[in-house]
Amino acid sequence: MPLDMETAVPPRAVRLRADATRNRERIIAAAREAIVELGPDVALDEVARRAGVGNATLYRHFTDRTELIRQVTLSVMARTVKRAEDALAQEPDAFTALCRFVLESADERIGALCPLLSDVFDRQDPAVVSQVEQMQRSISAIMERAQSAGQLRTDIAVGDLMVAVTQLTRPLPGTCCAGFDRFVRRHLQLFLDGLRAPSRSVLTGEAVTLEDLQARQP
Amino acid sequence: MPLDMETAVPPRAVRLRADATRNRERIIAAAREAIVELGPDVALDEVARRAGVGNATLYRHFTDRTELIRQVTLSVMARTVKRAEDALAQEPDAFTALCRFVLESADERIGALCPLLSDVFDRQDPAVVSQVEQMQRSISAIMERAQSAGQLRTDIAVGDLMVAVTQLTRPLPGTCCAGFDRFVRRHLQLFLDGLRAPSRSVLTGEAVTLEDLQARQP
DNA sequence: CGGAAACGGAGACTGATTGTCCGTTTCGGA
DNA sequence: TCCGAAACGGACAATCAGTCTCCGTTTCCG
Repeated sequence: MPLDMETAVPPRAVRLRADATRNRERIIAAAREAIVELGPDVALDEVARRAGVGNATLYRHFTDRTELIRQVTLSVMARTVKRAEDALAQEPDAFTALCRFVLESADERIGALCPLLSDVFDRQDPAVVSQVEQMQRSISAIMERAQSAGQLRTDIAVGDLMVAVTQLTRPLPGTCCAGFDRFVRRHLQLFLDGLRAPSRSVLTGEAVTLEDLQARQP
Repeated sequence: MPLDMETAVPPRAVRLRADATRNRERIIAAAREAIVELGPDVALDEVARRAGVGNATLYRHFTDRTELIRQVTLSVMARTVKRAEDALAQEPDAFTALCRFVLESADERIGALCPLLSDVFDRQDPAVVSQVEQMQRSISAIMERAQSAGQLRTDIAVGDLMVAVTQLTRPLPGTCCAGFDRFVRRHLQLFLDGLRAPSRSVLTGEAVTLEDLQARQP
């Protein structure tokens, strides 16, 4: 009887070679940066170039652009959840935890999550759905702790935070980004100040959750 | 002696026909919307389509994309200056004037100003330079009044305000904007709350002026 | 009412992007 | 160390979107 049959490798039939997995990661990382910088319509050749691989390698790993974006988004969401959990666990002060999470998310180019809200994106995909739920949970945890502590205004929800952070950290189109990060920090800081309790104004409309964001196509 | 010589029509040799001026305005308006929505690289055919004119008409009025963008930018800046002056003159409360200016600017798609910061843009153009200066002046006036009144934090400048407003009001890529405006209002409101004095945190870096924004190409 | 000005659709041209082919290199097990 | 399979990358053909022009038709205005 041949060995290695039924050895618990459900998703992928065979193990990837070491360089293959390495390249795969590189491509995803390069794609994340490139998408944030040039938008979701980047030339795939450009992504390959940044990843330091030939374009054929990219197409070997991802059948098309949609699949690549899917993987990038999953990866970004996973990292985001990780950061949220770390911030919550490691920061004793509730509002400090929120600030840390926001600033770290900005550094890690969370703007790449934009395609998540795009119509091209498959909202049914179970992997995506579960990841979104997890993200909602972990960020809520941070916000709720800060709200309970009376440090964060209570008329906002996860969607408000994430969309604003995404928007503020998006690169301006057509500009080289030298020095731009300096400004972004300031703007995030100002926005965070606006989030503090007691609130200084009355917001219009309802608090926005991640579900709200995804559900609003006609 | 033939009439109509020396009759103070310095820029344009002959009067435009009524439908021509109308179309010209339509194109600029359509371009403003399209640039905000799709970025400064929109297909010009798309702009023509939105304006409800043939593409040939667009090319007849604007020799190339650069010229079109230039005109759009000048137009947006002029409207912005107007709004700033109105808000300052008509609103007795200093912070209310600022809020009004910000919210109105958002409605009027000030995000179209992005190309102003782009590398493609001619920074030497006298019309542009003077318009930028005027904008700087009129917005400063609003901010300084609010700062003198102790309502606005003093560690920010015009660039901070404008970039943040631009970012927060940009449409998410690839989404139909139904209901998005609702969120934008909330985010602007939160940001404005963060601008109020007394400041709730210490900002990193220096206050950003419009000049800073334009000067940062390597 | 007539001439000039302006219009718009169709289409040629161009440059960029995609996705495949195939000879070469690299991995990893024996 | 060596060999077969797996993975790689450059180059190329096909496709596509965007730009800009041509020309017959319509619209303005004196």
